[in-house]
Amino acid sequence: MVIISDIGLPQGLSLRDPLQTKLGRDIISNSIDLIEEVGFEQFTFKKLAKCMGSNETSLYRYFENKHSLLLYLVVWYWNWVSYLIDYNTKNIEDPHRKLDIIIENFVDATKENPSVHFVNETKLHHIIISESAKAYHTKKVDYENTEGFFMSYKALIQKVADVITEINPRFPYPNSFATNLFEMANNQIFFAQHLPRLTNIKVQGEDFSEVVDLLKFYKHKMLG
Amino acid sequence: MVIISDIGLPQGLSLRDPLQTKLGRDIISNSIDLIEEVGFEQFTFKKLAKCMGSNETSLYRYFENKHSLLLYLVVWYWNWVSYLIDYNTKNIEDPHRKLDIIIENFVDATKENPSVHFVNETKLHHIIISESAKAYHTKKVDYENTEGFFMSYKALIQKVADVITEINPRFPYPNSFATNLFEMANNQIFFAQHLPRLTNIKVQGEDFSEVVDLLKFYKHKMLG
DNA sequence: GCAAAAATATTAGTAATACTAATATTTTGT
DNA sequence: ACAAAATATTAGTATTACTAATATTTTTGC
Repeated sequence: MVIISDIGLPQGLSLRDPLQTKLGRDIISNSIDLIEEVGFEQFTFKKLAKCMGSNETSLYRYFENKHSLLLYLVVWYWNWVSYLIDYNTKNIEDPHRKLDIIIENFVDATKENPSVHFVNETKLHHIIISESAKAYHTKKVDYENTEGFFMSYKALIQKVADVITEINPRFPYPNSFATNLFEMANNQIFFAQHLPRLTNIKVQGEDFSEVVDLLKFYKHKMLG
Repeated sequence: MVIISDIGLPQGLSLRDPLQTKLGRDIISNSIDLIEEVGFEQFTFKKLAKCMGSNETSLYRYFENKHSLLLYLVVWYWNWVSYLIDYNTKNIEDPHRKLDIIIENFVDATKENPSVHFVNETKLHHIIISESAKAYHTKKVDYENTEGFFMSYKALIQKVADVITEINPRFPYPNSFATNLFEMANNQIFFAQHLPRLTNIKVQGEDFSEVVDLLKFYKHKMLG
């Protein structure tokens, strides 16, 4: 069971901690609903305020702009996947088994987390698939990196890279392969849903099992 | 040597063919400069008009909005990589050698093309690396797919998938692997430049040779 | 229970963005 | 040289992305 403070979002991403107040938690919760519904481009603080019965100005006291809010959600997701991996690989010694569990959590990090009731993880997963690339493909990325906003992603990737190195200490690209597995999980789902000629996998509803098979095939070929 | 009509951009992406007029070609040329300089979020038609000595309204007669223009550039790139692959694999029989050439063109599609003088391929490549995901991660993707705007990407991927199948007719994921190689090429360069802890490769200036090595390592592991 | 402080809401604004319409001027093709 | 096409100009609108000032409500410490 996660408690909110375990999530460990970096200072500075928000102007004040949204987890500490009702309004803050409402912003997180409703922004996930609204971004998923209208897409990040059409998402505005005015619309968000309206649909949660609040005021645009109030939201600006929590986040500088919608980009910061998106990055906050993406960082939340990275932390959450990290937590799931820690939880689900606890007491497991075999690094092969560990990487299998990691792959399953990369693809299917959608089991509801009962202690963070205001985050709909399934919708957040949809946002990650469709919008997360926008969180770092900006001119601000270098500055935001110096502010530590990508530490969660780096920590997640390093954790996976360490397991890869455990499996094969001579594998030359553990971090690249870890990043690639994570990004591929999201990309292949997006392509299967929208541009299916770009993949050989099929997804139906929330059944992403073919993506798990694909990633495990990669694991087998790359690491034996 | 390419002639412009070979590029074959889909109808409907632009309101009128920018290749047929000086203004149209100026839009392509200057938008590449400006998007690369300020990033897609900060890019506007007003700024573009100003920096090319034209008028905002005139630009709207060529493209509905900046998203269409970005997609046009991305489609251009897909076509151009396809062309390079055809050109460079002509008369080569060995599918292994073909895939090596494909990988080199995925990574390093930056050799200047003398017949399309108004397109700076190096800058276009930077845009692809930083902005191309935004061209399809939108709520419009399904509609734009029905309009045929992604045919170039599908054709490129199918071409590569066919080579993969030639190498190993039993390989179960030729399209996914082709897509993954292409996306990985761009992603790993971006990460090496901005979030280097996510990769094991290094890029210096326009030398992306370590990315070529990485992709060839994948090829070797996945296809033998 | 009350005052101070913190949080939230309201109102009112600005500059920039993302367009569209109407008309005038310039360029081009024959 | 003339008609047609392309481009430019001017002038607008609605929305976005904010900020400032002030008012109201809620929380908390004593």
